[in-house]
Amino acid sequence: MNSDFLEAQRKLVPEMMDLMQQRYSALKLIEMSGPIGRRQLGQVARLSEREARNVLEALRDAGLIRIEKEGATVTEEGRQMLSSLRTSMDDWSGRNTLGRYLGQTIGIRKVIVVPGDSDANASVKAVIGKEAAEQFISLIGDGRIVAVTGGSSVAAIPPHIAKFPEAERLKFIAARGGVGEDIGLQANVISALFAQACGATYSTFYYPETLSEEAHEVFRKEPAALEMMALYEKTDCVLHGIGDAKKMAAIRNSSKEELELLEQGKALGEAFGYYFDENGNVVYRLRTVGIQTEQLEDVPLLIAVAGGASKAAAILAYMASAPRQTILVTDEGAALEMQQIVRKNT
Amino acid sequence: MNSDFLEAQRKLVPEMMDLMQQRYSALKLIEMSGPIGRRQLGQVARLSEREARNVLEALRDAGLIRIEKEGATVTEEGRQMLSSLRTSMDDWSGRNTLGRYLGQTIGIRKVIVVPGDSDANASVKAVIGKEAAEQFISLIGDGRIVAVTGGSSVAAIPPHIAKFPEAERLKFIAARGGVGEDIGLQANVISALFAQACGATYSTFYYPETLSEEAHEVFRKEPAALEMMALYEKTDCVLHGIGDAKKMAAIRNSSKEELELLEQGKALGEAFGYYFDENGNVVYRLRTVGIQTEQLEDVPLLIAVAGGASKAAAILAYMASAPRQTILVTDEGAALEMQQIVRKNT
DNA sequence: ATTAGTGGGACATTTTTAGTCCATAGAAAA
DNA sequence: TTTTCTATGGACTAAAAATGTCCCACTAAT
Repeated sequence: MNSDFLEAQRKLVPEMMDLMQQRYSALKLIEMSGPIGRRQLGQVARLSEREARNVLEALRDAGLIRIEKEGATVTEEGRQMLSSLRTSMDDWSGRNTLGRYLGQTIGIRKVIVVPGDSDANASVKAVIGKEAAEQFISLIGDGRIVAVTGGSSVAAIPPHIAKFPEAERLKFIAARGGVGEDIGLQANVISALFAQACGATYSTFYYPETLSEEAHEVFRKEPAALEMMALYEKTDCVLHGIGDAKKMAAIRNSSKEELELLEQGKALGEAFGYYFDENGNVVYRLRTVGIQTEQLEDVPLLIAVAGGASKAAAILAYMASAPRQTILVTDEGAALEMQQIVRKNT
Repeated sequence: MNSDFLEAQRKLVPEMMDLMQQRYSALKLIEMSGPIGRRQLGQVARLSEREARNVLEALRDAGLIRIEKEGATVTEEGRQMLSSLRTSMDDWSGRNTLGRYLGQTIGIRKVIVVPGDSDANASVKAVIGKEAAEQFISLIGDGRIVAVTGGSSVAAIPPHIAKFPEAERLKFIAARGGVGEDIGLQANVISALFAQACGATYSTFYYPETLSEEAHEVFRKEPAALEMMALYEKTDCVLHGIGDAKKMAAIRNSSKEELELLEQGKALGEAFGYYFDENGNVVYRLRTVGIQTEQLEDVPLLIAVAGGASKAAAILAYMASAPRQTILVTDEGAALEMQQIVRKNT
C-alpha cells in the first residue's frame, strides 16, 4: 500500500513532508487557478513571496509546470503526476490539514488524526495508541510523574511504548482513584502496564467511587490519599481518554440524582471524573481523589486520546475548556464529525 | 505500485531522495554492524563526522535507533521499518549506486539506470527514452545545434519531449548521413521527429553508405555536405545510440572486407559509424559525412542511450574511449551485465 | 593503567534560505 | 493607442541552518 510507504517515509524523513505537501498543494492550486502568479499563489497558499517562488522554481525544474509571462501553468506531465499522487496524497494531507484546522478552532496545541474510525474498525484504536505513544515518548522530556486515566483508548498506548532513554525514571499514577469499571481498563491497571512497558515504577490507590460525604472526608485524610494528592501537584504529564457523558454515567451505575444533574446540565463529555457541557462548563464531578482541572493548567504535557465518530461531541465538549497545551490524538471518524459540528455552530 | 509512487516523489521532492537513501542505508548499516559509533559509521558510510551525527540524531528522533554509551542499535520499530522498506528501497537505491559505480569505473559524467531489461521487455525502451528526454531538456541549456543518430533507442526519446522554454530555437541534424536502415529508425527521420516534438527546425542530408573513394570525394564537396560539416563543428549536443558491432554490420549489409576487418579488430561496439574494440580503439569507420570522434570532445552535452543485457559489451567498448562529459542512459539488464564484465576484467 | 571506542557540548565558518525591493515585459482594460 | 495591472527574474541584505572541528567525560576491554 502506498499509504504504508508514506507513513514509513514520514518517519524516515519527516522534515521533507512539509515540503512535499507544500509542493503538491501548490501544484493542485496551479492546476485549478489556471495561469497564476507568484504573489497570488502565495496569498492563496499562505506562502510568503519567496517561499512561493521557491516552490514554483522547484516545480518548474521538475518539469511539472511551465512558467511564463502570464504566470504558471501545469504541464501535461504535471497533470499526470497529480492524478497519480492524488488519492494517497489527498488522503494523507487531508488528514493533516483537518488536524491543523481542528487544532486552531479548538485552540489546543496539536491535533493528530489517524486514518479510519474506531467505531467501525476496532483496530484503529491501536493506531491511535501508537501515535499517542510516539507523542508521549518524544515530548516527555525530563518529566517524571505521569498520570493516566482508564478507558480503552488509553489502554491502547502501553503496547506501543518502546523503551527509551531514561524511561526508568518515570513514575506512573492513576489520574483518579476509583474502582468499578472493567478491571482491564481501570486507571490503576493501566498505570501498571505503562510502568511495565517502561521499566518504571507506579503507585496505585483504590478509591470507592460512591461514598457518603463523611466517608469521603475520612478517606481524603488517609496517608495514601495525601501522598497521591501531593503527586498530582507535581504531575509532568497526563494521558487521558474522553468519554461520552451518558455512556460513562451508565457504566458507572450512577444514581438517579446524578443522572438528573447530567441531564439538566446537558452534559456531553467526560474526562477524569468531570462532566462537561457543550461549552466546556463543568456540570458535575465525581467526588474522588484525583487530579483537578485547575491543576491541569500547570501540567506541561497533556495528551488526550479518543476516537470514533460517536465521541465527536464529547471530545468537543471537553476541548471547549481544555488547557491550551493539550494534544489530541484522534481518528478520522471523530475528526470529520467534529469538523461538521464546528461548522454547524458557526 | 510503490515504485511508481517513489518515482513520482523523486520528481516532486528530488532533494529528499539523497537524505532518504542516506538514512536508509545508515539504518541498514547499524542493523548489520551491531552497536556502532558515530565516527565508525561515518567511515563505513562515507559521511563526515557531522553528517553521520545528523543522520544518527534523525534516526533517533524517529525512534528507529537507540543511541547509548556503547553506540547506536536498531530498535524493534527500526527493524520493522527496514523490512517494510527493504524491497522498494533496495531496488531503487541499488540501481542508483550501480549507476554511480559504473559512472566512476567507466569514467563518464553520469550513468542513469532504469528498471528492467529492454531485451526481455520492449516497453523498457520507452522508460529509457523518457529518462533521456528529461536529461536532455534539463541540460541542454542555451545550446542550439543537436545531432542525433538512428536506432530504436534514440527513436524512443522524442515521444517524451514536452515543449520547454525556447525549444523552438533548437536545430536538429542527423549525426551521420546515411540510408539503408529501417526507414523509421534513420537518423534523418528521427531528427525530424525531434524537431516536431520541440516545434524546432531540422536539416536533412542523405548520403549513400557505400561509395567508391572517388565518389566519396565528390560528395564531400557538395554544398549540402559542407553545410552539414560546418554544423558538426558547432554541435551543442549529441544524442546517440550504441550498437552491437556484429549486428550493425549485418544490418548494413557490409562487404566481406569490412566484416573481416571487424572480425580481426575484434570490434564489439558501434556508434555514429565508428566501430570500437574492447579498449575503445577505433577498428573501422564508415566513410560518410558525419560527426567525428575528435569533434565529440568539444560537445558539451553527450547523451548515449542503449539498453538490454546483450548490449553490455558494446556499451563498454564505446565507453572505453568516450568523452568524459558523456551521460549514459541504460537499463538494469545492461548495467548488471556491464558490472559483471568490469569485475571480471579487474 | 592504557587504549580505543562511545556520545555530547561548543563554536567559528560557511552555506543556504528568507524577506524585500526594483526593473521590465507582456496582457488586458480603457 | 495608451494606461494599468500583474507577471517574472535579478539583486541584495539579514537571518538561519548546516558543517567541520575540536574537546571533554565516560566506559569497556586489553
